[in-house]
Amino acid sequence: MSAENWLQQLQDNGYRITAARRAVVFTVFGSVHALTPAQVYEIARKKYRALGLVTVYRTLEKLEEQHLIQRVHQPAGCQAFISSGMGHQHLLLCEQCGKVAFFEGDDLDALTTAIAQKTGYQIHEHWLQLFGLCSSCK
Amino acid sequence: MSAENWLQQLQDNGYRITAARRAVVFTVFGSVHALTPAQVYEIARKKYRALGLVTVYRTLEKLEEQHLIQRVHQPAGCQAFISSGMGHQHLLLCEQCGKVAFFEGDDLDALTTAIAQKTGYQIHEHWLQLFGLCSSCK
DNA sequence: TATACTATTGAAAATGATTTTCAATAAAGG
DNA sequence: CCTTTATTGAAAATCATTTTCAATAGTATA
Repeated sequence: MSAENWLQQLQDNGYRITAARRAVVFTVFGSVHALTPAQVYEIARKKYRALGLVTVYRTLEKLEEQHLIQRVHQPAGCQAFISSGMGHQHLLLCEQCGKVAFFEGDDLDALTTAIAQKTGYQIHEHWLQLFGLCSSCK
Repeated sequence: MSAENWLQQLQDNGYRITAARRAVVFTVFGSVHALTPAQVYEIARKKYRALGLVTVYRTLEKLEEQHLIQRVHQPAGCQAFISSGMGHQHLLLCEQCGKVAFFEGDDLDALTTAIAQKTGYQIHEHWLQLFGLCSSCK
């Protein structure tokens, strides 16, 4: 998966490729940090000066719809986004520098079926996020 | 733990017990659903007509600070709160009716230490939320 | 119980993030 | 190259949340 692939996927789904979208896509794709719309705007504008904040919102919306990015939930707020990575993965956030790492947590299947049994709920989806310090910050 | 205990805990921490806080506390304490500030306002005002929305925000802030309630993160938004229940527990939300169930997930300790080893992160906290349908909705 | 101190209150105004509106522009297919 | 129509940025509108402020009401103390 590359940034160009993201643009291609947008186009395949009937959206057009524009300079503004290119700037946003390249900004979010390349980031190891979860970025807020305002941060994306600030960074992406270095690539494409005429960019408007509104377009950032609109592009993030489409990328989320395509599951190319995902929202990151944090104690400080839930407006930040990060590239989705491959397949189903969970997030690990550094509380100091904000760096995001992915990990696979298929081990959860056992847990979710146990919980389903115990509670009578039919479980569709799960969110797992870990918080801590990355190797450079600790 | 009862609603009166919550009020007592607020008082023990230097806050005063007022009719407005009483209405908010009884509303949130008794709910099986995660409630937004606006929803708390609407319900609590049936108990105390003069209540202001601002006071709801301020009271929720204090209850969260005392770890009596916790914020619930959902795809639709992250402004809803629910009683914390006892000890460290995880959330299970019904996508249909919004009912929240708690469950214990101490089994995660094994997972977090494994992830810590693999990634080099020092893990402090984790959030786990499951989504699905409760027994009555499925 | 009365008093004094000060936290708390609700209303209104202010803020900040996000969304909508709209006319001008530019992408993509023919 | 044209035509169609999605996309754009700016400005205005909206919505949730926070701040300000003078009036009120808890609580400790006498």
